[in-house]
Amino acid sequence: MQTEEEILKIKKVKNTAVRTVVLRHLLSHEKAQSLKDIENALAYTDRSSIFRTLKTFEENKVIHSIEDGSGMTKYAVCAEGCNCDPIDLHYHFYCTNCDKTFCLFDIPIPNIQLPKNFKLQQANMVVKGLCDNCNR
Amino acid sequence: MQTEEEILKIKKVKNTAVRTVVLRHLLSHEKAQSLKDIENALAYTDRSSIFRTLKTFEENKVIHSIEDGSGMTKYAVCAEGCNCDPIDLHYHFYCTNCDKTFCLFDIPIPNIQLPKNFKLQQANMVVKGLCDNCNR
DNA sequence: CTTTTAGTGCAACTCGATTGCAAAGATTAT
DNA sequence: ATAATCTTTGCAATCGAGTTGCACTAAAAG
Repeated sequence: MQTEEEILKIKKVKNTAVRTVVLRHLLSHEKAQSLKDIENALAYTDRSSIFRTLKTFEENKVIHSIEDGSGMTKYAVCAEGCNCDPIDLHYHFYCTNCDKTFCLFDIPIPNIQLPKNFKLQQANMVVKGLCDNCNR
Repeated sequence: MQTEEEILKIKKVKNTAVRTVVLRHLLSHEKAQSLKDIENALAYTDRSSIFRTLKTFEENKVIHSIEDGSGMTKYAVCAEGCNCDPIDLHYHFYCTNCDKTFCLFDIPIPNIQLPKNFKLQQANMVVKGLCDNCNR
């Protein structure tokens, strides 16, 4: 497991106090986090600072964002070596009961044969249902 | 091709003026439409009425919604016989240039082997890139 | 040490989505 | 047919996630 400092160094993002705590929060949570999740957890850090930090992280491929349909974009740390290319994509699972979003790293995304002359850049694959905890 | 009246009858949704025009608009557009798209097209119909109509349609499986990451939920008429079950799902393609969303009916969604005890209810699979018109 | 550049915090604002409420329209009971 | 009830509609207001302007502070460069 890489430390916050190591990750930021590798991704060439300058380290700051806010960036460290935001990244630490993301690293210490298995599930993808929303801006609000992070804001609530980091009571003394300003929302817009967290927001801009997330944008910076995303631009520099420290994290990736997921639109899970909950109305709030969620963020998760990229796997080591991830370049956020289509090849690095994975499914996400959104639990409609507890509102949590899981990265399903182990399920491969198939090769999608797009219509003629369409160009694939990215994908947002969200599977919805009940997670193991809520499916009782 | 079914008429608006036939579709509403089959799906057991009472027919009204607003519902007819909203459904007609959706039927006559190949690409998924946002609330704003519909609002702009139907100048004399109130936004909240369209909004509630879309909710009603969705509940009764007349249409399905797509979150394509554009920030606006889009809606498209379900194919005949669709029950919005996982089996009825299809990919959507969102063009990052022209902001249009296509239903890719012809590309099958593979069977996704979820982790143990997870229950699949629905999915939102959006592939992003450039459509044939913008990819020049 | 001074100048320049980047990051932060606060407040305000944008815009899609949603709701309360009253009027209009449709349905059911009398 | 009329009254009572339920549904739909239009308007205005509100909500909330996301975003931006601006001044202040901290860090980097000269």
